[in-house]
Amino acid sequence: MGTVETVETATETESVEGGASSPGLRERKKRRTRQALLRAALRLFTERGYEETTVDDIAAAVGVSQRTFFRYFASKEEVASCASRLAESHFVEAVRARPPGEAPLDALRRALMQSWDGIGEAIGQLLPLEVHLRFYQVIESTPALLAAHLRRATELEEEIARIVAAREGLDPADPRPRVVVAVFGAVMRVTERIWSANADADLAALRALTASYLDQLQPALTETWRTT
Amino acid sequence: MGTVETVETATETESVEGGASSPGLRERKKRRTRQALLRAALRLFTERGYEETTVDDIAAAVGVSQRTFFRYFASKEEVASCASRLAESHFVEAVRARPPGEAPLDALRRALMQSWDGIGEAIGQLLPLEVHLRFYQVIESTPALLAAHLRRATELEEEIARIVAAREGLDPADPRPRVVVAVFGAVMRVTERIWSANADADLAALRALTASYLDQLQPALTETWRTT
DNA sequence: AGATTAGTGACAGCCACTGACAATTGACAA
DNA sequence: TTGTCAATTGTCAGTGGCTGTCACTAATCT
Repeated sequence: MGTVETVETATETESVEGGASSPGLRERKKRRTRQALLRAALRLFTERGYEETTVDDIAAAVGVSQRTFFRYFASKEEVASCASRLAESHFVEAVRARPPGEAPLDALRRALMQSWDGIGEAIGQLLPLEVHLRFYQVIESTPALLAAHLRRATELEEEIARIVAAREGLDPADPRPRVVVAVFGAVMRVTERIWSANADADLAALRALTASYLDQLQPALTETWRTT
Repeated sequence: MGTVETVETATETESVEGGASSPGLRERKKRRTRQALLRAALRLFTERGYEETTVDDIAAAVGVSQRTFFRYFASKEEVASCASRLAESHFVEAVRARPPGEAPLDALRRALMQSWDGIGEAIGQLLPLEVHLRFYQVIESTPALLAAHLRRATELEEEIARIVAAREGLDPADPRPRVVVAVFGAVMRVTERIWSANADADLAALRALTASYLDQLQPALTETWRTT
């Protein structure tokens, strides 16, 4: 459960890049159904709201039974967090790929920016990037989705803290990696919230906002910012 | 089915609130029922687990109908977060009471420690402090409860960020209060998690752990903690 | 006391989710 | 082409959280 949830169930040895060996009609159908469910769900969630959309609505929009929906997604919440999960796993990989020389906070920052470089391509496979970005507004304004989002965020932090600890050759019990990662995550969540509350919630705005908040980190903690 | 938590077992303490007349039989009964539901719920949650306990179980343990349970608590989740909410509101009040001269991080830290000073008294009205503290292990190990807990934590952060901004006479748009509070909250959540994973999860241990992690904050962010 | 009001239980119903079973359909070999 | 096997699906029934309604009873008010 630590990594991306690839839809591939059976590991076909044929999947080398060669001549696009037909995935098989069955697999193709499954992929189409899954994608149709995902897209219909996100469309309905953004149009009518998460709570106002029933699983039956989603299934009906695709023309399958409710039971089939639950064979593709473990829960209504999962279909809503599908794209976010993908983005998060890309961030984790980017952290893993950072050279070991960097200071932890620098590495996290660069990994984040870097993961956003390729996010359009990665998410684009699933759904339009614009839809994904706008969906963060739904997440932030829907208690159930926000709660799930925050829980995933802490799981992410745990994983990344382990990576940082390994990078720095520290004892797993050392608190410092967890602290740094938690602080970084805290800033991310603040920016995410501010950003999603804004009207123009595009990637460039998120980038700029996050950069400026990360810059504020040191001064906000050390200085005694007296008013006027 | 175990012990039936009779509603009449409570030791009635006369409220010192001025103004209105005696609590009244009706009010007293309501209060006792609510407390009985709360205690039965927490007992069952810690014994069997949150997911394994149905609302019917809780209602049956107190001898009321399921419908009555939902007249006292909006959801199964609310009864589980009842004590935490109380503790959190005490923390907020402690922050409000800090003298305006202190640096924000200092004020938050002192407010936290101070709110823990009086927490036994405050929570004790509802249930034994020990039960409350042990329940954090249930929260941390139950996805649904953890998610709800984290969402409340962010709401708390918003409120406290507003207080800090007002304290410092800053523009509500200034990002620094939010950053400081988010960082403080991040450390709190890390310590909470580590603490609850430990066997001796008492108040003194939480105090010590939090203090030590807050001390780690500056060095963890500034130094390039190269391995030994 | 009688009238009013509030708390309660019983019942019906919605929605997320799951297990079981049968019908369908693609995959593959003969 | 056809028959067999396994995967996919729909239907049905059931559980649990949660809500609306309604009648009944007990507490408060006049």
